[in-house]
Amino acid sequence: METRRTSSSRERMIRAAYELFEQRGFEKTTVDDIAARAGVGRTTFFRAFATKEDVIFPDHDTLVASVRERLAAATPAAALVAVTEAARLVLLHYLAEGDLARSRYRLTSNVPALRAREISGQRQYQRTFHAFIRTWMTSASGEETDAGTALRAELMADAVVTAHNHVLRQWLRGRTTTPEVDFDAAMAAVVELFAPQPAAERPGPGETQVVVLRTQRDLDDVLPELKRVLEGGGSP
Amino acid sequence: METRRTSSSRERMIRAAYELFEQRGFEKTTVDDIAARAGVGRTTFFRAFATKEDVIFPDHDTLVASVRERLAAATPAAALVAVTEAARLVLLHYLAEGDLARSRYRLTSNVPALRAREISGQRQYQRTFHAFIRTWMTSASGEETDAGTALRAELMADAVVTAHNHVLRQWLRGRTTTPEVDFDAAMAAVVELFAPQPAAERPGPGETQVVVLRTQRDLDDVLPELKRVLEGGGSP
DNA sequence: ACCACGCTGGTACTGAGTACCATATGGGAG
DNA sequence: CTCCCATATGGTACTCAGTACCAGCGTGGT
Repeated sequence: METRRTSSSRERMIRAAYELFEQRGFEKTTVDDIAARAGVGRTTFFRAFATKEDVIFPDHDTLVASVRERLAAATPAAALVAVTEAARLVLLHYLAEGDLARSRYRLTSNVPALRAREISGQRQYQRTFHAFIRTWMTSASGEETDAGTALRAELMADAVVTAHNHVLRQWLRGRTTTPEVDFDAAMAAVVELFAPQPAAERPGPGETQVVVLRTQRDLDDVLPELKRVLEGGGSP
Repeated sequence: METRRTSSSRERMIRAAYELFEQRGFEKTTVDDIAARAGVGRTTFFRAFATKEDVIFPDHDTLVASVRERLAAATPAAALVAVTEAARLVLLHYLAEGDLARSRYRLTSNVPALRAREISGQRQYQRTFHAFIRTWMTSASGEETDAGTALRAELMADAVVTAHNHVLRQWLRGRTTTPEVDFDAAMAAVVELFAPQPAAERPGPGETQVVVLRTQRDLDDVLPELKRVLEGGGSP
């Protein structure tokens, strides 16, 4: 099969690149070296990978696309779980890679050019999440594009990507053996940060807001203070 | 003066680069072109700027250093204002640049290589803020390195940088004429997000939490509901 | 047998970035 | 005034990433 041959030579180039980068280092390895070790021509390499750096992130475009698809398939009501599941998609991919992911982490940690490339790639995830969260937030909280909402969407997209990276890095460093559990916790923290109703938000005229209290003090002790606060707020 | 001559030729190279990039585009402009227009040799260009991209971000290292210094000079009690002021330092720098900043924005928006470079640069700000916020948070909330705290520090550093970029971008696009006011609002939103006591945190035994309420309803109407909620919470 | 098409490898070119050397300028020591 | 040293500069030659182009080769269809 042609596709199998193509895929095979592509796989060989990836393996050759990782091996050579680990042995000689990224800068000391030329594309000719990689192509020669993979048994292909230099032209073939650049047909499969646009740049020398790209061979380190072979599944990047596929992963970003799968995230986009997962988000696109979500209903507005299930937006939060869609975000979590889309991020989990990425995490599971890296977990499945195993040693390859660890090798990549070693390279990106030591080679500035590769680190820069990785950061650019992460930005693509951020943009994807941002686009989804923005439309979700603006459609959920009125038609007008609130300035605060726009910023919140951006912040939340950042938080999702950073939380994912945080857990992944912990696993790559061998700091945890339960990355999925950590991931759930991290995403829960993110969702809590950006929960639909933050406490300090002031309600508009005509709206009512009920804030849940839990206190150790006797209710009768709290009431006068509450009353004072509420009257100070300007509402009868 | 030598330093003036050096500074002058550096300025000439920067101006020449911006002009040529705007005219012919980034890829169609060679380093030789820039050097020739600036009246210097190619060697001199690479002595002043490590890469062709770097000429677009001439003050980057200086800015990052000034942020680091501002943060280093902060007392733990004034950590939040230090973060805000450090970020404002960057904003004010770009505001002072004026048209140059707009020209850079145009370039980074259209040239992928320059955009990637900019993103890497922003990551340096994020790392700087992160290092500061991490030590601040861990020293403020106990000695042990809490996993949740580590993530929170990272998220907050992201938020600071993103909030700054958000406001700056609004100004670069001509969407606002009061960037400093917007900046204060954005930073306030960030600080509120990561304020020491987020609303949804459950108080430990013996602690008391008072939540500010503003409501349009009559207080007597609200009280029964509050009482019900409080008793449902398990506290007498 | 012939042709059309897709994949491949080779060659030649541009241009970024590096290494090295030669020169000028400028200031200080004698 | 002259010698000397340091620093900035310009030029040359080289490596290598990335691009463009062309030629071969197998496969499949007619």
